[in-house]
Amino acid sequence: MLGDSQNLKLYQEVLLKINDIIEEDKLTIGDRLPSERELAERLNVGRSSVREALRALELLGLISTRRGEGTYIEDHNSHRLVEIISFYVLRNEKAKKDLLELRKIIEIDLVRLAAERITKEYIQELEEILKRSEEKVKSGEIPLNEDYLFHKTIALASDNKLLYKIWNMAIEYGKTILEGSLERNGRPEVSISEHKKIIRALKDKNVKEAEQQMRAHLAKSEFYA
Amino acid sequence: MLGDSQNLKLYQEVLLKINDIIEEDKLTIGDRLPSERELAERLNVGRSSVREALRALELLGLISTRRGEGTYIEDHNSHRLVEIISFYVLRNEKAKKDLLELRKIIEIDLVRLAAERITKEYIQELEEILKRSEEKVKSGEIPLNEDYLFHKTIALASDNKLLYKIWNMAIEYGKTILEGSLERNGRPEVSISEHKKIIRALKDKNVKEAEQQMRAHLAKSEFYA
DNA sequence: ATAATAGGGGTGGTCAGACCACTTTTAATT
DNA sequence: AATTAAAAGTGGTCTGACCACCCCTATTAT
Repeated sequence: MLGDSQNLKLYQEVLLKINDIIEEDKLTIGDRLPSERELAERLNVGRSSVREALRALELLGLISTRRGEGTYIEDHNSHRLVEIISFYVLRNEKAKKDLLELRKIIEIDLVRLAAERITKEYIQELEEILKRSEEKVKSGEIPLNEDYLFHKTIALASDNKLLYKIWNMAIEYGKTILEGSLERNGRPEVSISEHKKIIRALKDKNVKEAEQQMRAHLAKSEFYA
Repeated sequence: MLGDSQNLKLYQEVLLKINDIIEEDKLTIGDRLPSERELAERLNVGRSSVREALRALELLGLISTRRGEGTYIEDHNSHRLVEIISFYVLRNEKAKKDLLELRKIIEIDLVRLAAERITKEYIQELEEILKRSEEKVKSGEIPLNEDYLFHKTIALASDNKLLYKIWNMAIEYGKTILEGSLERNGRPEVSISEHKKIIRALKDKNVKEAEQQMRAHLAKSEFYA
């Protein structure tokens, strides 16, 4: 496995051993890991070393630990901890700029893949989201959540979990630099019309058109400026 | 900052506090953080809590700690720890497939940006790498390192550090599933010719052409199958 | 017999202290 | 002044204590 393991700190070795345990015990998402005390005994290390390893995994969203219950394997979930990390990553203006750009690029990548792969179910979902958006606009509200869900559904429809997670990370990081400005500068009716065009292209499995419409949509978005 | 901080574990609060210290003390990449003992005292927590926070940052490559010396701020560097994480992330065949696909997509994104932004210096560098590749092929060697450097230089020329880091992560993760097969299936001379075309397009700042040539290059690569 | 409550055991969360390996700084010796 | 040794400081790991919370079992009340 690892080529050169001589210089690994103990918590790093524990990480590898925990991975082995997951494989050996055939644990999957949602399953509970052995307790800290059991892991310490099993791996012949101190409990602190186990905890250090687990903290590292926890920050990555790969596990979650609950007092009184135990430690559970997660599907690399996004969670509030991403926000903490973002302070470390986004320390200067260039990094923030890179993030906004990345987000835009990933949205295009996602919509291209979605156009190839989208299922009836996701199409239906997009249409429901669209409908709810329209209703919100009619009653004078801004469909922020629907806007987010629209993009999220496309990301999921791409059927590339890694890319989805990167998009999700970009969204979460973005929250720390765009405080309060989830608010769109474009007019909601315009966004809805653009969403319609994107859905049309996805239905038609038209990669080029989907890309084009998404580009147009994003270009009008001061969000991504 | 954080909206709702009531439910944060101590190590999470420590992470935030360390971030504050970095900002207040105006620490930058390469600077040394206060010692664990000082942090523990300064933040009024146990040293274990400090260590748990630091382990989490370390796994992300945001810091490095050295026995006898201290803890240093890193530029979110790639390092051996990425390999450990990859075992957790790449647990099934779909994840591996997603990774390979992601890598391909990112390479395209990078070359597009590079075509817009590349500097004379990077062009020169690419040309030198190309030359070294040619020399290696002439002497019967396979220019694996030059191949890697070629792609890395393009990634850097994109001038989007986040995207570069994602690419780098994809490379590192990829090492664990393509053991030994950094070896290319394509013939080296063909790759070199393709590299030439890509460099041509980059020099011309021709985004479409750069993309097209990179797609062609990647399509011929069983590496990304 | 069923429902509610209490207690016990187990889990994670945090702290303090001890001691070790290594590095850097200071002091002593040449 | 240069070299060596000792002291101080740093991270690395372990142990043990105790707390907050959760789940399960046993007991009590209805």
